[in-house]
Amino acid sequence: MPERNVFTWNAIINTYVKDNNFVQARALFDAAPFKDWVTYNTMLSGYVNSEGFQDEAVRLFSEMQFVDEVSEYALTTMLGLVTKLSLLSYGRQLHSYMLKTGNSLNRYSLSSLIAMYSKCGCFKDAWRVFDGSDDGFVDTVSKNTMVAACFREGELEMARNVFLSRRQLNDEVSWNTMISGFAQNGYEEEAIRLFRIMMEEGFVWNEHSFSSFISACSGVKNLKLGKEIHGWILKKGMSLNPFISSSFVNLYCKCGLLNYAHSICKTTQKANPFAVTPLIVGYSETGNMLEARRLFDSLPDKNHVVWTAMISGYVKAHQCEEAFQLFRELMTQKTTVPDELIFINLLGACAIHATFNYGKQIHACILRTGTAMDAKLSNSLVDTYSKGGNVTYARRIFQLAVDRDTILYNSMIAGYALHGYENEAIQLFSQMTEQGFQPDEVTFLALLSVCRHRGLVKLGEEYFFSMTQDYKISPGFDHYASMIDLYGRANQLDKAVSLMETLPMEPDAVILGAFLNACKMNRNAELAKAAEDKLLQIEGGNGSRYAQLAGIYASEGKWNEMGRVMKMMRGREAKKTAGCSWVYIGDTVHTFISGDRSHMENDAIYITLGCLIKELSKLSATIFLEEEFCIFY
DNA sequence: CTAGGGTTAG
Repeated sequence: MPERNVFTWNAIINTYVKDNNFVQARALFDAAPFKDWVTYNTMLSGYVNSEGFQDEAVRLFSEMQFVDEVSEYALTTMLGLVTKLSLLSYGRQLHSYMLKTGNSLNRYSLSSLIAMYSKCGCFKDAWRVFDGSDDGFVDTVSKNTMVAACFREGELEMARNVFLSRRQLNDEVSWNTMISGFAQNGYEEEAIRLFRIMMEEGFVWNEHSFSSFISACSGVKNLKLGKEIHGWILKKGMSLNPFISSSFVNLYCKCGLLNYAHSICKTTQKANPFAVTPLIVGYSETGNMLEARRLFDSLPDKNHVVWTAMISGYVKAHQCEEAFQLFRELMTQKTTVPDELIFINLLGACAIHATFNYGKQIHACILRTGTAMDAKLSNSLVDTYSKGGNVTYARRIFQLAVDRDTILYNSMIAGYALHGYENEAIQLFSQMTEQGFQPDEVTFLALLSVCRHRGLVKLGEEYFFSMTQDYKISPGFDHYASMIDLYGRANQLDKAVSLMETLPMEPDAVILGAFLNACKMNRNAELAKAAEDKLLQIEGGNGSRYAQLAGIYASEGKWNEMGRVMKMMRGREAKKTAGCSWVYIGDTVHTFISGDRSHMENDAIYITLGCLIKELSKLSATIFLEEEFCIFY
């Protein structure tokens, strides 16, 4: 190129920027004999829009201010950067700079500011920018940005009002924003309705419309509608679009058609984490952890969502050790930083294992990574520490929690209940209602648990009454089972019987189980026999129920009845799930089931156990008998 | 030649 000018220099720099060749772009930028603000803005936007050059962007922006007047282009570019990095205070500084230099009043600034405030979590400021601007500056883009901001905030009616005002500005993006907004906020039917109207009003569906629509179908598991649109998309030849195909994978996974989902996933040229992640979740839910792991391992680039899906899959399948192991692998990788959801899943694993040490380690990890503590995370910590046996830590977390919700109160009340801190639980419930938190069915379950273990029949009845009368919560199976258990433990079998007679529904296995237990505690084998048929009808396949029945007859000395039930158990090949105990020593878990002889230190353990049983038998003959009965099983 | 909005997964 014999003749060069500022335009040609800018063009060649831009070409290298677009090719992500920042070494060459920067060399040309430094060497350029002519520079105008386009040169700077080209370089700046290149830095902003690529990973890893954001420090350079800030440095260049600072330099630019001394070279020439900063243009509106540079300001909107920088707003995009602070939005991506969620740097609200920088965003505010840019906003005031724009106001001072008269750069805040153009279409680009308007939409960038709305997006920045919305994505940085300041919906009110986003609205102020939009609402306070002159009508002349509001264009389609800033209107659409505002609609999206409303959905992000969960303000659905506000979104609709903005959408309906100045309707002539609406375009395809406006419609797609509405469809995805409703779909994401749990109004799938509305999203599906709008999808249809969009076409009727003459707008053309594109990949955005399809993705959101398929996502809405997945949300309500509407397989029929999903298949209809699938056929349509196959005909249109759009099925290989990565957004669309991964949405279909998700749809079929949610509807339980894993084979179908898997075959679609295979049609994609390169592994798409957006298609693989739902499959990992799907296989995990069916307990096929090997296939889930195989898919996970097949992904070359794993982001934090994939890691979370795999870890949560292990936790759901109760393979907690694998979850911890995978987390250790994650931490050795420097690329992915664990987020709140990963921690919540891991804490769930700790709660399942009832392990205090792991819980403490995860907690420390949360603090080290500077993860923000919200109600959900506090809740997981309270639950983990309670179940791990340390209610003091649980309480500390609860007291330090700034934003609380009903669920957090529920966990703390349940934690107190678990550890026999009945007064604290009761007191916390009063505090909860005084602070204006609405108790739910779980709250009352925890409260009834308190009453059951303390034998507080009167208070339990009060809660049960208050739940229906004051809070309009209709009791579920678990609430009735709790009440029956409460009466049973308090030796008021007559009340349990009359509650059984007035149940508004057919009792389930849990209620019948509680009733049988009440019969056992009150040594009433006749009533138990009456409930036996019903229970075995519902849960004939559950071996532990036969064992429970046998136990009742045995405790009454009715050995014939016991033998009869045991025979039924064998005849139906019903297996009793073995209950187990475990203890962490160092990094190793030692698990025991009843009559277990497999442990390496078997002899020492049984000698100690024998000594303990001897000591116990001195204390009480009853305990000894029941202990022997357990070993017999 | 440079700047703004909407899509998929835990």
